[in-house]
Amino acid sequence: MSEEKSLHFIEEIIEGDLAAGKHQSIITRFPPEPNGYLHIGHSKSICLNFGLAKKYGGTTNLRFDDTNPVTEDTEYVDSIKEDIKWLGFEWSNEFYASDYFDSLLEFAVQLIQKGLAYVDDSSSEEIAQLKGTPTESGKDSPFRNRTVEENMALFMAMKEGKYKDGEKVLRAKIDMTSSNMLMRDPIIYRIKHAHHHRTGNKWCIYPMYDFAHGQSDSIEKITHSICTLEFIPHRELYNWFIEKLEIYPSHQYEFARLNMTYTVMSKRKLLQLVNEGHVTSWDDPRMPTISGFRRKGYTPNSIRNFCDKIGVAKRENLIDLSLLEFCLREDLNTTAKRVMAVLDPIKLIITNYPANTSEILQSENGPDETMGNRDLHFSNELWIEREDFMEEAAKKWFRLAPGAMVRLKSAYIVRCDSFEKDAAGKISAVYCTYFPESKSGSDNSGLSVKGTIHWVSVAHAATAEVRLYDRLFRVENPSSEEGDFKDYINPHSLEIIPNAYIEQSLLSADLNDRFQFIRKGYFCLDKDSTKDRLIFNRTATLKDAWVKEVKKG
RNA sequence: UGGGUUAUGGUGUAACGGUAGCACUACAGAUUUUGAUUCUGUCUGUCUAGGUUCGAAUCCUGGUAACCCAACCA
Repeated sequence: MSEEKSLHFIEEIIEGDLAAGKHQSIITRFPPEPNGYLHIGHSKSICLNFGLAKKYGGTTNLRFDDTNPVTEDTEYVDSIKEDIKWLGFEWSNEFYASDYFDSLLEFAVQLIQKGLAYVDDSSSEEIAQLKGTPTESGKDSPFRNRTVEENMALFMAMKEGKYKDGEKVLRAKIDMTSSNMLMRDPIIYRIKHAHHHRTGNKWCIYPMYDFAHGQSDSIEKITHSICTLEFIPHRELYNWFIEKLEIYPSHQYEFARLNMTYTVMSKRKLLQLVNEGHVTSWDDPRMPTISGFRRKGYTPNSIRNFCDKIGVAKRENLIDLSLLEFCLREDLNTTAKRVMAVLDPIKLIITNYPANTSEILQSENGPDETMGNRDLHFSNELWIEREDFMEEAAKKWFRLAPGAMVRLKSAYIVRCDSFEKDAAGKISAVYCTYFPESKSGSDNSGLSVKGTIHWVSVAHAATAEVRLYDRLFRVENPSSEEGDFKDYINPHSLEIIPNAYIEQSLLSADLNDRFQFIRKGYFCLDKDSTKDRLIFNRTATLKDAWVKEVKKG
């Protein structure tokens, strides 16, 4: 009895191709432009391309689409490689479109010789003018009928640097009346006297995306070139070049990109968030970048599972952030080490426990017994969470209140006898008696309580900064709202707690560790931490049935 | 009075002419030394109007809606 998981449309295409003997094995590629940081949407593409190759015994190339020297930089190359590796994938080859500049030039020459490309002296405004609109067809350029010899000479002169930026372009000679705007004699080479991050100053002409991507696929013998829906109109051109150049016929397939609630995904918008200071950096834990999720404490496993669950199809989608959070909690629940930390403290004083003494208690590190135990210091003065005490108990309140009993996690049951307020009327301390015979693990008190709360011994607590992150936007789909998307930024997306009390075991926390602060959420150490000042990021909250109870009234 | 793509619960995704399924969310309950986890259950769906067929989410025809295409960006 094996449960068959149905195939998505790209898997069906691949299985069909394999079954028909069209390919012996497949080759895919992940083709980022090194001009920015990868975001969660890219991880869908990464998981798809690498996942397909893995599933069908093929290989995947990492290819940087670096045909525009003015926007690209090695800084981005490095971060992209780091992010892919972190997600857990290995590429077979690391290629660059710029590796193929010589071949691409040769392809352009072939097109000219076949009378399928020409040099146009028009300005970009003139070219745009003659291009027409989606509803009106375009008109031929006055330079469209130059001879092969003239085009050859002109193109070589472009290459030699005889012209300034914008003076001339090389265009494919296709059809100015096509209903597909991309077929109206697309520009394939432009002049840019710019330094390229890999080829330096060798070139002053650079191929456009459409004259580089498909050919690069072909050179690498990519069998299935997978991209997002907005490239559908490019497919006709992609195939045209392959046909006219008579090169290896890679095929392009398109799927719907990932959109997610409470965030934005476009590079332009993410850039604005960084540049205008709404977040601190590209790897700010509120950013939907892979580096942002990493810094926030997400695991590669959770992101891969997420990408697996969202599926691959061709319709526009807006995935619930709660699905990503589910995948995260599913992973962290089994792996995160349980610890105690008090974020908003009030003091609990045990009046019948001897002062100036302490004992060491054992607490389990996690639900799995193999995770072992750790030591906890217990004494007569403890920090507990302010929200775990109520002056007048609400109905269904299981926590501390005058006369009520709770268990201190991994320690004793206590009963609240009284409390104290400061001048401002805020609770400053609660006084309890404890039941020595209720000690965790050897409880023979006969008492039973409904609530268990976390705590840290005042005399033994360490302190740390804790950063509580919430969703970056107040609305599900900021991009579809009226006005500017930035008007919908959540003003409370970050709350900083300068001095939380943490148990001592956290002093040896490592950047790779994942913790559950019991009852408070999942946390990890932030890279801003120093030896003297630890900083923890909240990765996610725990589900909280009590807040629902409160909302019900 | 252009072309292209897509329409299945609140969200995402299956069903390939034959029982509308799965996951997330929401809600209710059980268990719980985390109001977590786990377990059980409940609600909600085939864009629309016709047609073909014993039988239609699926095929046909006509509507409707959303998204994409007019960078020397990718």
